[in-house]
Amino acid sequence: MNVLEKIINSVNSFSKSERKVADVILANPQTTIHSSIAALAKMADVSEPTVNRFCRRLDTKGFPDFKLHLAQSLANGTPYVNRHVEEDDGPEAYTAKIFESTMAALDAARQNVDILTINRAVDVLTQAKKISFFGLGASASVAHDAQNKFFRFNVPVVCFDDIVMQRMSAINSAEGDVVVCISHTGRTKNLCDIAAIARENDATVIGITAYDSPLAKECTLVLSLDVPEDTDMYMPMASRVAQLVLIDILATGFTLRRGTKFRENLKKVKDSLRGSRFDKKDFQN
Amino acid sequence: MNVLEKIINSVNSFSKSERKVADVILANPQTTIHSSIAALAKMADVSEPTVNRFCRRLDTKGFPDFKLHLAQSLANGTPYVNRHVEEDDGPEAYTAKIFESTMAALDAARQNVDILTINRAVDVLTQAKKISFFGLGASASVAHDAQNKFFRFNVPVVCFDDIVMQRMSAINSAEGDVVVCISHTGRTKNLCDIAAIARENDATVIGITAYDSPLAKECTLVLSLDVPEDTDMYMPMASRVAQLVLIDILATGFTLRRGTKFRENLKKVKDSLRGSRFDKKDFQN
DNA sequence: AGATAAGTTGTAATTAAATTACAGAGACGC
DNA sequence: GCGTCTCTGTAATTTAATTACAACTTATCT
Repeated sequence: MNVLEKIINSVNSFSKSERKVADVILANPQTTIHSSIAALAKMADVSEPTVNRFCRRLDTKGFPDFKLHLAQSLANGTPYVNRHVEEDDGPEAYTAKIFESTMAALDAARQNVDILTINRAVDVLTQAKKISFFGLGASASVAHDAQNKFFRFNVPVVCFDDIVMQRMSAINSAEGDVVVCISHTGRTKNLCDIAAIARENDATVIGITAYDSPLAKECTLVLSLDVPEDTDMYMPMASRVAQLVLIDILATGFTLRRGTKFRENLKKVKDSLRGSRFDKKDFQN
Repeated sequence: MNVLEKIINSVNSFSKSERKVADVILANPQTTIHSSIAALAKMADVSEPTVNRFCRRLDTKGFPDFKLHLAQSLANGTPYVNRHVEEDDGPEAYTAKIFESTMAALDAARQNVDILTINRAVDVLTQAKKISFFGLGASASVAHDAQNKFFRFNVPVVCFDDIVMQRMSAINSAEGDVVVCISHTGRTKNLCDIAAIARENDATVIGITAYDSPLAKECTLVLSLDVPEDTDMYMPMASRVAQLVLIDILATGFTLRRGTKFRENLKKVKDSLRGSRFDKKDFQN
């Protein structure tokens, strides 16, 4: 984890003076990396050893080492920390914040995701007789997107956002079928039912959901994404982007597993769209 | 210019000893940033002042300052570049690559996006009598998602992924209505038609599409996202994530514009879902 | 409420690191 | 071959960072 995020995360565990240091650093990170420990201590109105202790608390070897880490954090422009949108943010501010929070969320997801489970999920998907994607509410569009991707692979794939259709589909599933249930919270009752029904009918159930949730318990395989969500907005945002990226990963794993010849097929699918589109040349001149 | 590049570029203008220093640094940059000037001098088999002079020659204030710059160069090097998935990538490799490419794409989008247009789009949306989201193929799920978001705002919103429905809806649009057309390439003929029809019927048409595309030409307002796409995969991936984030931004702008009271409403919508879900406490123990 | 222990912070001493000043060695022109 | 200019290293100096210790604050238990 990057030092800046670390500071923000552990701001509660700091003592009063350490917090002063944290505030000064967060307010002028650029200045900090070019300051001596004495200068920073003065700015924060604390003693030099306090600054040093602060650095050590963040698992760095000391002040110079801390500066190095800070410099690296700062190197990525403004680093991707989860910044919350505020009441009086202008368009510039909220646009930047949402982009950055989303990137921060993806970064977090990348670090938490379990590669082994991904690999097993790809295994299962490549061998599936039929793939079904189920989601409700915001997750329905993720399911939709997954369908669109896997449909290109010329495998039997369905997607329902209607619980009755989902239920019927789940009941009709059989061994070799794969059901992918998508839910951020994993607490949507209807979807848990669907997962249970599918399992009872010998389908393999992959859950894209929170670890240890009721839905997770019903699944054969759980792909969990620990994503920090800005709950102030009351809308699923980052979580759903992470889900989509996960779908991309599964789809990519799928195509790689199927080999070169298969990917030529993908090109054909893409080319088939040409008729429905204006030609690039027609308007570019 | 970053220090590492600078070293490589000016390797000719170095003296014999300075060159020794450069070689050692280029060979183990990671070690360098954690070494003292004494240690580095020993590694390069030169004296400490030589190392110091070397640092000064690269326009840094001294050795510690040089390390800071070097640390930043190293941090900038790897992260979030658009790395293409290769034939023989394992799950670990392609997972990392897709996450990183997506983040790189978002970073690019963030820099290219036009804040003014976003602000105007938010303006238009807040004043809309009715909002329609139209997309086809992969963009259909983005439209779907947008509908899900704006529906929470208790404004009349529709979303169709069926061209006939889209067409009928466009023909029935009137002044004060906003139609949002989503297409990565902006070359989907049907969608261009829809945009034209909507405009003819006095609706405001917002395009989430490529700049200067046929679709863009039919729109009142164009939100373009310049996103580098990995065309080897023949699937829209990063582009669609960027579109979603843009939707998040519009939705956020919308809620901010509507004020605090309105956001309490959002909470109500979210709370209304509680009945359909398992309680958190029920399974967490 | 008072006493004790745990944790926090600052002062002063110490140590480590980096820089400067200076002198010797090597290269080059005359 | 001599003088000059540049390069490089040694030693001294300065600066910065860390440690050790003492004073103080805060919480806890009787």
